[in-house]
Amino acid sequence: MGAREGTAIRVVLADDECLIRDALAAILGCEPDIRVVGEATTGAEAVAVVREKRPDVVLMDVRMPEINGIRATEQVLATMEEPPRVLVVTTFEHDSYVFEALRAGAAGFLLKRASPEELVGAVRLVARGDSLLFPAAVRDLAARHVRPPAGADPVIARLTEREREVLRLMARGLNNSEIADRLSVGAETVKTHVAGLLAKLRARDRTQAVIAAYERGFVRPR
Amino acid sequence: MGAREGTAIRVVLADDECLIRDALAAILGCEPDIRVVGEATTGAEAVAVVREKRPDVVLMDVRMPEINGIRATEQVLATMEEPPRVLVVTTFEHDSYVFEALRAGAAGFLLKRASPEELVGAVRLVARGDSLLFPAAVRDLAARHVRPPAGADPVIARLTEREREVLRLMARGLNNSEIADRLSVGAETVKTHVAGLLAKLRARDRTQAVIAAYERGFVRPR
DNA sequence: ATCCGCCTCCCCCGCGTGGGGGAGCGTGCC
DNA sequence: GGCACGCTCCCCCACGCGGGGGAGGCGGAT
Repeated sequence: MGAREGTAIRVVLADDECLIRDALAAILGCEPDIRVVGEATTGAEAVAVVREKRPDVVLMDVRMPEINGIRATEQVLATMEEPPRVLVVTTFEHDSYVFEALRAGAAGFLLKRASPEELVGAVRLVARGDSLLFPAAVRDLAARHVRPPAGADPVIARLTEREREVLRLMARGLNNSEIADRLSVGAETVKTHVAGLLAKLRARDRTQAVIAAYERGFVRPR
Repeated sequence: MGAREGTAIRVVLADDECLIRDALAAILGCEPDIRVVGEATTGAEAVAVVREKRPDVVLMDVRMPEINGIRATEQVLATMEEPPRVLVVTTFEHDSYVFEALRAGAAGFLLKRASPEELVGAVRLVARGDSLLFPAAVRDLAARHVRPPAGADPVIARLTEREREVLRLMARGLNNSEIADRLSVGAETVKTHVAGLLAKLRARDRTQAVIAAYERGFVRPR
C-alpha cells in the first residue's frame, strides 16, 4: 500500500485557497519522487478527485467550503477500498481539529507554517505508512487522557472534599446506603451530600450527576 | 527549550539490554550534533541519570526492571522543572504501551526496528519540540476515540436496537418520560426497554447502566 | 466572640424507578 | 403453521431517591 517502489508518490491537494495550493504544489513539484496529480477547492470536490485519481497521499485542509476537511477525510476513508494516507493541514496548532482529524483516520497532522523540508518529509513519511503529529497535537491528545490537575473544572472545584468523595463512589455505581457504609457515615448524611452535589452540578438526579462526572473529566472510562 | 542553537543535542539512553544501548549509542554517536551524555539500565536509574544530566532528549525503553519506561517517564516529567523530551522506544508496534506513553507525556514513540536515519531524525525532531508517532500508534489512538464499529463489545451487541437507543438517551441524562417523548412511545414501553437493558448490562439501576455505557465505550465524554 | 461553611444526622413526603407479572402484534426463522 | 423474538402497552407494588425542612458540632475567617 502507499507508494510503490520506483514510482512517484501521487499527491492530491485539497485547499480552498489558491495561494496555498500553488505554494504546496510548487514545493512538492520540485521533488522528483513526488507528483501532484490533482487539486480540489472544496471538501466535496476533494472526495471526488481523490476517488478518481487514487493518490497515495492527500494534503487536506481543514477549513473548506461545503464539507470540511475532517468530513471529507472520513468519507474518503470510509468509502474507498484502498484509501490514501490523509495528511490534515491547518493553520493553527491549538486547533481542536487535531483530535477530530485522528478520529477521522488521518495519518498525520501538519501545520501550514511548516518548512518546505518538513512538508516533503511529512509526505514521504506518510506515504511509507508512518504517521506524524506536531507537538501540539500530541499534547492535545495526551491532555484528553490525563485527568485535569485535580479539579481544573470550576464546577468540580466548588464541590467539597466529601462531596467529591461521594461523587466518585456514585460514579462507580454505588447507591446511597453503600456509599454510607463505605464512608462509615449515616445514610442520611450521604443524602445531604448527594443533594449538594446535584445542586452544584445542576443535575436533576444521580444519573445526571454521574454523567457530569464523566463529561467534566472528574472520572474517566477504562 | 530543548537543544540550544550551536550546541549538541544531549541524549540519555535508558534500556536494560546492553546490546541495544550500544547500538543506539553507536548510531547517535556518529552524528556531530548529537551527544550521548548518559545511560541507564533500569527505570529507577533512568530517573536518576536524567535528573543529573539534564539531557534534551531521553530514549526510554518500555520494558525495564524495577520501574518500566512509562512510569519512569511520568516521574521524570512530573518532578523536573525543565523536563527533557522523552522518546519512548519499544519492540512491538502493536504494544498497548503506545497509549500509556502518550499519557505519561512522551513526545514520541519509536520502534526499535526503525532505521538509523529514522532514529536520528526522530531525535532531532523531538529535540526541536516536534513529536512523532508511528502508524500503529496513531491507529491505536484513533481507535480509542472512534466508537468500536457499532458494538465491538459483546455485551452491547446483545442489546436490541431500541435498547441501544434508550441507553444513549439515558446516558444523556433523560428520564423515562423524556425518553418516551423523544422516541414517541409510551412511558411503559421505555420501562420495558430499561428493564431489558439493566438485565443485559448486569446493572442494578439506570446509573449503573450509564456507567456501563461509558466504561464499554458505548458513549464517550466530550 | 461571631459568623459561616462543612459534616453529621433526623423528619416527612411525593414520585420516579425498578421488579413482578401479562398481553397483543409484527417479523423472520424453521 | 408454529415458534421465537422484538416492540408495544398495561397492571400493581415496594423502595430508593430527591426535595423540603430542621438541628447540632466543629473549625476557620473576620
